[in-house]
Amino acid sequence: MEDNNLDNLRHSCAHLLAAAVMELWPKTLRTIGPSIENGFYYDFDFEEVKISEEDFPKIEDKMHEILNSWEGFVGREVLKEEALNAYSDNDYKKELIEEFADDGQKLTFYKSGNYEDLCRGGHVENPKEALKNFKLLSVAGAYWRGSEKNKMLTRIYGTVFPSQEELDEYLKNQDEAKKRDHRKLGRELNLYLLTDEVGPGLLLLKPKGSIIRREIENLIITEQTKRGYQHVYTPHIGRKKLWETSGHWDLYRDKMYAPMKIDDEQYLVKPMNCPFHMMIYKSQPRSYRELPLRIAEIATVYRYEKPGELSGMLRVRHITQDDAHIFCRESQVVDEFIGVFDYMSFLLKVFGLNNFYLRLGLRSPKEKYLGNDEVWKRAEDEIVKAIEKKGLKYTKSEGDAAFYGPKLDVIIKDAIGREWQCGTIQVDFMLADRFGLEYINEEGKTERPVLIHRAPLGSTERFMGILIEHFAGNFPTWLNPVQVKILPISEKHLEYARSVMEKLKNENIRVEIDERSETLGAKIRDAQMEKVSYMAIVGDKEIENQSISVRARAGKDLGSQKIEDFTSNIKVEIGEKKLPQE
RNA sequence: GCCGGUGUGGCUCAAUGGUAGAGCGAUCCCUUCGUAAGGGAUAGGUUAGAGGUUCAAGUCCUCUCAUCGGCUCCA
Repeated sequence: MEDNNLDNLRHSCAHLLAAAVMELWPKTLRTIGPSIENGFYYDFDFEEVKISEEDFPKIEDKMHEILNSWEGFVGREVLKEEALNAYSDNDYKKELIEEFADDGQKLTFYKSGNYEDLCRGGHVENPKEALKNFKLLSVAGAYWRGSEKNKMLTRIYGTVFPSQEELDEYLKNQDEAKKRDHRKLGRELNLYLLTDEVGPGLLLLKPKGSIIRREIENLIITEQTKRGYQHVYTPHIGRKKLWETSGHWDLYRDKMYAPMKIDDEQYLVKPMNCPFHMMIYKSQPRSYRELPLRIAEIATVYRYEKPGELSGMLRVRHITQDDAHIFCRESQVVDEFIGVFDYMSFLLKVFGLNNFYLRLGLRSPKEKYLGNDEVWKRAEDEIVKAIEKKGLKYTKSEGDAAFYGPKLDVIIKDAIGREWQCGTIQVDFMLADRFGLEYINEEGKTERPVLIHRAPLGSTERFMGILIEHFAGNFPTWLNPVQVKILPISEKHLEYARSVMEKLKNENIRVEIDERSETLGAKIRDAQMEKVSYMAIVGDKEIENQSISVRARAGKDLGSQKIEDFTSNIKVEIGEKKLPQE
């Protein structure tokens, strides 16, 4: 969170931006201009005028010009009528004024230089000096009040810092961050491929990317098995009726691929796995003694994401979830939820991810949900009980519930600060009823189970994208597609190099050899750029000692080692899933 | 889907409306080297696609597609 001073600085700069825009394009309608995490924005309705980044120099010049006359911000309280009058031609401001007034809030105008605006306050004292170090960053569309039913406004993003040095530092960091963009690294490290020829949002994992995914999947299967999950396989298509029963068809139809007709029946490419797992639950009579029953599957689902929403691996049209459905009794929900949460925390820790927050998704009055208030309240009570028992910090978010129940999501940031929903735990009191799931209780009577839908990593595609950026391509050895690269000094050493490779391969170490007739320096440089974990250099000395000279990715010379010593060390490192130290 | 931007060899980028180039990479040859780039040669393009304007289009216009930054939506 930003401190108040920085917020005030940035919000003040939004005023300055609006002032410049109003002078340059007087017919523009102003809306709102808040400070945000790394800067500020202001949303305008430019009506017929098109604004692009080419206009920034002009706007920035005007801002500097205006700033000279800004000695301070002067606030005054105004009556509703006066406020409405001042914005008689601006429906956006009028809407805000009406709302604030109805809400019983005081209405205030703040003036700096010749520029005055409706504003609740929070500015710097000496704008003329304080606001000097700003920069406009980008222009984007944004719906009025965040609803796609409203008109799209033009949003101008910018940032401002107390000093030029801090601004430069920020811009430099942003540039650095772009170097770890998974789209760039994914291409450079040969991890995956997105090509127009296959189709937008359809990802091909190349051999190296596939190794990473397989390692992640192995981890998931192993850890879930320990935790009492049973793994299943289910098909990629199924009768449309299944998702009509679940309610997905009614609410999510526009996110599904068109049904296909097979033998006069409608089938869907699965947009989620729930119905299949429920069929497995339902396939035999269940006793309370079997619960909780945890059915898991690493399964790919397909969703039609709108074209403008796709982004590298982070937003694709096939999502491979580390999915599971836990069927349990209502009395077991809290413990099961906590079990899932602990497992999810374990995974995040294994990958060294700590830049995330938890979001509790609740109903909002605006949207459609299954069930009634009473059932929802029970579900929400259980999830909150579990969260409080764990003492978790979270943010509440109305409108982010699943249509069948409340959920807790893990939100992780990517290299350039964008937030992505990853892991999710959802409590569902609805679907068991829709599918007619039951079990026999202690008294021989039937009861409905409660479901927990959970995907601790979210999707392996998105998660891999996050990991690439998190590690900047420097994967821990256990995940690294190439763990050791053998670099023979000259062709004379090829035979020995190959024998070393065989020995390492026999120990299940992922190893490559650079047989090109290049200098050692060039081979080291290339191996370094490929971000292999270790380089094993072999020449006359090593042949004589039956050893290898080891160089770590970070550049450190680890000296000459016996092959057996090296393999046992690296196997310990892999076994412990050690995180990179660099 | 919406607002704005961008599409030129595998990658990064050049080319006042007038013969599409460079570096890296790739391939082949030479070199046989001790901790971040040895040398030479060769290949590689219907400038995203389709229309249009023009004597002439990579360059101007229209549409489509993809992609980037956002918005919305979401794992």
